[in-house]
Amino acid sequence: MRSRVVGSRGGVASAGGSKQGMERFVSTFTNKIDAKGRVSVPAQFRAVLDRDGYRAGDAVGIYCYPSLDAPALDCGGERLVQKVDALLSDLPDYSDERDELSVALYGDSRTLAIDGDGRIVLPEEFRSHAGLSNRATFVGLGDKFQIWQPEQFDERRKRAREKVQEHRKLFGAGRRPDQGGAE
Amino acid sequence: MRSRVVGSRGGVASAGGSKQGMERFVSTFTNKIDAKGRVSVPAQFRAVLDRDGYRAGDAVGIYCYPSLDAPALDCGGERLVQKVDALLSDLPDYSDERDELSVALYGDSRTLAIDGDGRIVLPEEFRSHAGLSNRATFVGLGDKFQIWQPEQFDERRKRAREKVQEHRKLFGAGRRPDQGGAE
DNA sequence: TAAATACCCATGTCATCCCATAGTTGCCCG
DNA sequence: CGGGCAACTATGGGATGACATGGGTATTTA
Repeated sequence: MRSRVVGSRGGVASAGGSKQGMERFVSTFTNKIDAKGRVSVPAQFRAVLDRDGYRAGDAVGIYCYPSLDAPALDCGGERLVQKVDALLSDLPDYSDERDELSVALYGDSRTLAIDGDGRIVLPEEFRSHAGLSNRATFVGLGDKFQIWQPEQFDERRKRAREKVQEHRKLFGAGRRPDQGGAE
Repeated sequence: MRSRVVGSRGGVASAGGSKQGMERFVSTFTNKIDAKGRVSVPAQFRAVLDRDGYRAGDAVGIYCYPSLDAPALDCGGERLVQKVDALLSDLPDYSDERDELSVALYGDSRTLAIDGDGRIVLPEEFRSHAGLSNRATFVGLGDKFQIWQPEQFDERRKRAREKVQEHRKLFGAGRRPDQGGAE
């Protein structure tokens, strides 16, 4: 029974880690944004951050920046930070590309603190970039997760699904055509 | 947490493992979905998951997502997860393909926990994708299994049989002519 | 001081856990 | 050879607890 971490209400099972899916951000959840701009981070994601978390002192935080090519926010922990670093370090110093990416990935990024109840506050700039009003959809993408305006994500999901269909035909060529699945 | 081990109701044959077919998901079963959306995972499948299971700590879970090309759910354990990961890790970060596949394979998927009685709960989104109402058919497919609405699966099975027949004729007939498929 | 932010507590809903029952299968022993 | 016991599976229902959410109070910042 996953005793809540001492003192903090929203803390997730630092103890045993009994829950499933602690490795990656998986599945999607839609939560409410309240009048103060707060929104609960899904408990499953908090559990992942508990391991992967971007720590500042003793509190767990979320590394977050506006997605480069979508009206959404990219969020994650230590693993995401390292990927960003790796991406940038591959580009030559003093190149325009690098400068621009640096601005986008570092300059516009923020570290959001998770409060005792497992919630974060979304800054105004972030909300406008993602077009968020009063609900937020958290989408697990493995090493990171994204925050979307629900309706916009529905469309995105639809498109993604269609694209995947096409790709499957490429990958899958050797498979039995009537047996579904990504195996 | 959930130590229900020996003597537990849902626990699977901790005994000898004398059962056959512990490696792969085979055969089909149809179980009831109760008012809470719960359904028993067939004991034989649990036995497979007992080895292959998607584990987090001491609990066994099922990795599950809507089939890409059928009104059904793809489910499996560690083996399935690794196939998905392998598929994704071949794609470069921040590429369109990867983003789309991530959405479909991570965003739409969930890890379903198996409770002490050997049951899972099917989320609403999953039930609607597969058209499930109050019964679910579990279909073993080797490394993974699928969950279908019984009637829809019957039709699919029929079609599959017909196709197999055709293929047999093409390959020709090394087979005994009087024997139907023994499966 | 006013406003914004962080902290704390309260509550309702829903998921999870736990127990009970019934029908089956297989095994042991009479 | 047959009866009956024991283990297991599937299923139903109740109770407990986690989580999302709302609101209040302290603390900081401009």
